Amino acid sequence: METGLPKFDSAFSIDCVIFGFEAGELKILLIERAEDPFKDWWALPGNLVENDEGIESAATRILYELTGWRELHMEQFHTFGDVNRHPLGRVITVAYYALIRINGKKEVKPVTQYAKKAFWHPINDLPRLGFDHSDIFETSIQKLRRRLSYQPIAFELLPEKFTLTQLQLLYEAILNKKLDKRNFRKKMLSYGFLKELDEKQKGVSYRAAKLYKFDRRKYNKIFQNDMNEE
Amino acid sequence: METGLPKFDSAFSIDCVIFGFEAGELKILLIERAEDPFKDWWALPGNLVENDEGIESAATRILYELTGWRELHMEQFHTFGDVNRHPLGRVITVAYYALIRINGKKEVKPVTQYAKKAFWHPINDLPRLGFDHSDIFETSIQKLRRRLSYQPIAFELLPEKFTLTQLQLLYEAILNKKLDKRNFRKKMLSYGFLKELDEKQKGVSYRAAKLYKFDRRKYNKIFQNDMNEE
DNA sequence: ACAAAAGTGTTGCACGTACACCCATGT
DNA sequence: ACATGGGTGTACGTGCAACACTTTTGT
Repeated sequence: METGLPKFDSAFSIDCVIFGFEAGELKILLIERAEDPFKDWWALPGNLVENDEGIESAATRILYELTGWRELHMEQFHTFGDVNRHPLGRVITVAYYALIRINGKKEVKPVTQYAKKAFWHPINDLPRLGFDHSDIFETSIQKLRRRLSYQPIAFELLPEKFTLTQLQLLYEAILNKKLDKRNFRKKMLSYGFLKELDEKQKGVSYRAAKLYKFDRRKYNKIFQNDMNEE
Repeated sequence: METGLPKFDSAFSIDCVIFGFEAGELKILLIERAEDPFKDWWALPGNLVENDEGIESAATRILYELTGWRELHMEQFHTFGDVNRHPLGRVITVAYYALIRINGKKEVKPVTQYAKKAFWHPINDLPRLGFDHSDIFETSIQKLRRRLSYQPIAFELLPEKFTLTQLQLLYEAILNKKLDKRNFRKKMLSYGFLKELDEKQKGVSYRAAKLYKFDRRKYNKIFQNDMNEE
């Protein structure tokens, strides 16, 4: 593609804040960098965008390369373009957050050359991050909180079948505050998009809780008149 | 600045959706393009970002070049990066919306080379736009609506002194629906950040309405515990 | 006096919030 | 039997929605 445009002597990247929920804690996936700059530092997974690649597909690709999963819930939330945010040159980055079900797949084996390893870190106990990635994370959690209030994103983080207590713990982790059990259940059930299963929790040494699943079809019916994105 | 990074053979731009409110209508500022591509088409004002320029400052500069005003309320809302969104080559664009008080300054004289002229267009009667600018506009109005529900952005669009009816008309224009007069006034006044002035509308041929102004200091006091951005 | 918009209250309903005890299960 | 979390209802206050008439002012 020959362009009549001035060349832009800069690079362009995607960074991803990948959220997961495990053991009652909200976590994000960080990589330990194998390359300079910020070698041996923890950082958000990210990579450069190719010239012939849309930014959505770049984000999908980067997530796939790191985790081996596709079809994750992803959302672009902000673009960071300070001149000096990258020590080696001008790099503008578009930030996405992704939500994944950690479930059993705790081990993440990055196949990329720039990451030594990847680990889940509880968001309340993050290491220092390279670049401006701490700012990016802060922005992501704020957007996530706001989004939680009008979109059913919590279910992207839970296993398909979950208990109401798990759901509540997740809300508490995202919003960073305690919620009232009775009120929470009443409200969630009143929406009408939770399907109660004929099945209970297993392997707990106390009264087993009922399992529920999110019924996306019902959700769409109920909220079809809403602004349907953003 | 010598980089160790691969060169990115693409360009990088800012596009602005500039909202104004006039004669009871919400409008945006469009330019008629003087250059290809989309010569003679209407489009959102925008321009390339310089290499040594942060994206916030680029957005500020572009607005200043077009309108001659600074210190506008601006907000980044989305980045558009499809490979083929620009016919001449890869151009990724970060979109901002800006809010301005049209007041008297109806005439906008663009000093840029790429725009023949600039006009305000009511958002309910927009011409066809070049590039993917119609999509960008659609996204902007959705973000604006949502933002209106939790931030006092309406006052950026009104003159310093305004009547409650003007305020209501603006809300109706942004939300695209009628509101109840009594409920609207009650709610607005209950917030406590509107200051009633000892002054009335002038030059109308009916009962003159009281003027109010937005008291940002009070607003900040009242909402200091809120999430304070995004 | 008339036209035009300003200004003003009440009621019912839906929703959020506060709050404490018994139940079922596994060990 | 005990420990652990599961599961449940009520009462109150707040905020939103529906609704129509009188007042002021300029012409």
